[in-house]
Amino acid sequence: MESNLLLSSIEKHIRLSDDDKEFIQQLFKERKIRKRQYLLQEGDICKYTAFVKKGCLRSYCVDKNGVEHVFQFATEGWWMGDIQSFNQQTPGILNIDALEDSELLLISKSDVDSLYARIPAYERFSRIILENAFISHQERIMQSICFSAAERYEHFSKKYPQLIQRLPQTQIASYLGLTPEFFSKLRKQMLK
Amino acid sequence: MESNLLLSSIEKHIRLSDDDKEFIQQLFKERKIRKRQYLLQEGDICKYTAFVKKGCLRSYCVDKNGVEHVFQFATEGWWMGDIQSFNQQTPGILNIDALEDSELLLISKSDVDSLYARIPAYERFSRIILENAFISHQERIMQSICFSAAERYEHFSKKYPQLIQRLPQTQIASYLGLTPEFFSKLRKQMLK
DNA sequence: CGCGACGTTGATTTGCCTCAACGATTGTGG
DNA sequence: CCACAATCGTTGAGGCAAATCAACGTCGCG
Repeated sequence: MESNLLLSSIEKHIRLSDDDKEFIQQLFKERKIRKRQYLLQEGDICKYTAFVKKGCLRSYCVDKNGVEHVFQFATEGWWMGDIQSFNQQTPGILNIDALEDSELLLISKSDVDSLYARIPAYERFSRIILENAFISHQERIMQSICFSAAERYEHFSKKYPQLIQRLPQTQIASYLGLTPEFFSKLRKQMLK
Repeated sequence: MESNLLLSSIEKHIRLSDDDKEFIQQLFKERKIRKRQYLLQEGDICKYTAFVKKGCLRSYCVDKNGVEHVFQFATEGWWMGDIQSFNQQTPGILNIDALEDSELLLISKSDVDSLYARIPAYERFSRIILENAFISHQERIMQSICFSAAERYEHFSKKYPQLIQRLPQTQIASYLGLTPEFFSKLRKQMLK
C-alpha cells in the first residue's frame, strides 16, 4: 500500500477508522499545478483549502506600489489557503501561486463542514492545526517587532534550513520583510 | 438573573445545556487584578487562560535593549494568554499585565481538557475562537509588512475606536511598532 | 541565441529611532 | 490637602537601518 501523507498527518493527532479514512479521501480532490500558476488571486473567494502533497506554494499580498509581500510558504505536508476568505466565503486579498510544479489535495468549505459533522474528532484536528499555525504567527509577529533583519534571517535559517536551500532568495527576502538588494548585502556581511 | 458575559459569548457559537453551563461556571475561577499587576511574567509557565470580565489586559515581550513591545490587548469579552506556553506547559517569553483594575475568569489547561472531554462542542468553540484570532494575526502581519506607520494607525483607529479613547498613547504606539515620540509626531501631522 | 528571472554592488534618500529637554497630568505619602 | 515624584505626551536635533534607484553579470529556458 502506498504511503498517504494526508491521512498520516491527520492520524498524528486523532484516531481514524477505516470508514473515516475512506470518507476523508473521497472529499479531497487531486490537483496538479505548474510553477507560477495561480491557485487563488486577490479578489477571488477562496473556495478550497489545499494540502500540499508535493511541491511548494506561497501566499502573498501586493501593496499599493505593486510590491509583493510573501505571507507564507507551504511545502509537503503543509496546509495553504486564505482562512479569512474561506471561512466567510467573501473575496480576499491574498494571492496564492506555485513556486514549483506541485500536487495538491483540495477540499471545499462545505466538505470541511461535512467532515466536522461526520467525524467529530476532526474538530479537534482542526483546532490543533490552528493552534500550531497561530503559535507560529505569534512568533513571527514578535520577531518583526523585536528583532533586526539579521536576527530574523538567522532565526529563519535555523528553523527552516531546507527552505533556505530550496527557495529563491527573492522570496525569502520578501518573507522576512526585506528588499532583495538589502537581503543580498545582509548575507554577504553575515558570512564574515 | 445577572447577565453572564462568559456563557453568552460561548453560546454565540455553540449550544449549552443547563448542566454544561453549570459545569463551565465551576471550572473558571474569579480573580481580580490591579492596574500594573502581572498575570504572567516572562519565564513563567502560563497556567491559566484568562477571560476578561471587566477591565483591560495587555501582553508584551521585552527586547534585548529592554524595550517593551505590546503583542495584544484584551478588554471585556476577550481572551488572553500565552497559547504557546499554555499548550506545551513550558516557560514562555510573554508578559501579561493589567492596564486597568480588572476582573478575570481563569481556567487551567487540565480544566480545558476536561471541558473538551465532557462537552465535545467546546472543541468547536475553541476552533472558532482560534480561527478568529488567527485571522486577526494574519491581518496584523500583512499590515506590518505592507503598510506604513500612518496607514497602520489609521486602520487601528477605524477598527478599535474605543481603544483609542481608552488606552494611553504609549501603549498604542508600542502595539503599532512605533516609539511614543514618533507616534506623537505622526498624530500631529495627521490632524491636518 | 536572446530574453527574462535572479543575484550583486554602489550611491543616494528616507522613515523612523535615539537622545535630551520640557510642560501637563496623575497619584501618593507625609 | 499639599508637595513631590512618576507617568505621559510633546518638540527638536541628529543618526542609522533599510529602501530606492540604477547598472551590470549570470544563469536557465523557450
